[in-house]
Amino acid sequence: MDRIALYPACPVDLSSKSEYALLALLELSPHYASGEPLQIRQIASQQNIPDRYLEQLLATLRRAGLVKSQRGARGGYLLARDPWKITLYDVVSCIEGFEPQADPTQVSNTPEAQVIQGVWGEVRQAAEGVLHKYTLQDMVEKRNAQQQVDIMYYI
Amino acid sequence: MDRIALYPACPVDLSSKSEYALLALLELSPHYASGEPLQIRQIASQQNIPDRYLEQLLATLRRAGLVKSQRGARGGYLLARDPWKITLYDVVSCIEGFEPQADPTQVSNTPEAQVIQGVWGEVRQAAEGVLHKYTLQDMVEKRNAQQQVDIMYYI
DNA sequence: TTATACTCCGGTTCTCCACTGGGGTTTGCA
DNA sequence: TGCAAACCCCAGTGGAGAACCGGAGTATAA
Repeated sequence: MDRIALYPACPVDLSSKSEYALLALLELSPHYASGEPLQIRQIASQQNIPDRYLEQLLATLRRAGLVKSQRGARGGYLLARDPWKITLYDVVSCIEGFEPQADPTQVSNTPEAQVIQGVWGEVRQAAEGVLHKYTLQDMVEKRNAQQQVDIMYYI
Repeated sequence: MDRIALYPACPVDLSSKSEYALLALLELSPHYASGEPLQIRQIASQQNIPDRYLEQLLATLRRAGLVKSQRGARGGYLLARDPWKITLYDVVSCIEGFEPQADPTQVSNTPEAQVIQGVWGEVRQAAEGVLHKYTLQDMVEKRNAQQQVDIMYYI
């Protein structure tokens, strides 16, 4: 079964990789306090993510130091630090593989190019600003609030 | 020769299509007043863009109503309206093929998905806000200012 | 009429995304 | 000690899109 897009083709093209990673971390957040690891299978079935694919994403998140893994029987994944100390930027940048910055010497330097660089940089900063603003904890709280709204509509 | 990126892999991934299109329109802007068309070849060689590729982009811009074309000998392209009446959003959205919006019924509606949609939308709006802010005329003026700076450094 | 330009169509190479699969290694527990 | 449950690593695949190239056709100024 193919996935349903959260959001259609976007100027800011946050791929489903980022969505999946975020969903997984949202799933892990409530378990941070207890220290109990969660298994890939559980996360995958809960959020409807292909498990073998999620495995790769979690490996990336682990290498970036956002989650820890517990090998062997009864192992799994858990958040490496408090959910309010992980921003969406942390998640997206490591999954999407943001480069640090442009090396100005490697870049075209006609006046036109420099002007476009400036604006492109502004767009980038605007987008990153939003991602810097939210932590995993914020997202969890938003989700809980949303859940209340959904229940109200259901009644 | 392969192109040199204006900006490295960007969260907001504005492809070289957008860059090329913008460069071309920047080239056309000063000729708007005179009404003299500019040929693909001239634009391409001036801005170092593969001409056959630029041709496709200009065709897209024409279909979007941003430029007009004059066929036959001494033909070429010219801006369809004043450079201060064309925003960067106009350019990027038609080149990048932005969709109008998400169809909410087509979209996952778990609480998690809705929350992520919300944030993704914020990121999108932040990025688009910057693109809405600038017109071609602004870019031309920025370029001229930049040119002055370059000359100062050169001396 | 002819050279010059755009127009339309197709193909090509490359990279990335979104997966899938096949091994291997570590670890808790009976 | 053995074994199954979990992570770990590597490799490949299919499709889509980016970034081109090329050719045949069409309009138009001179």
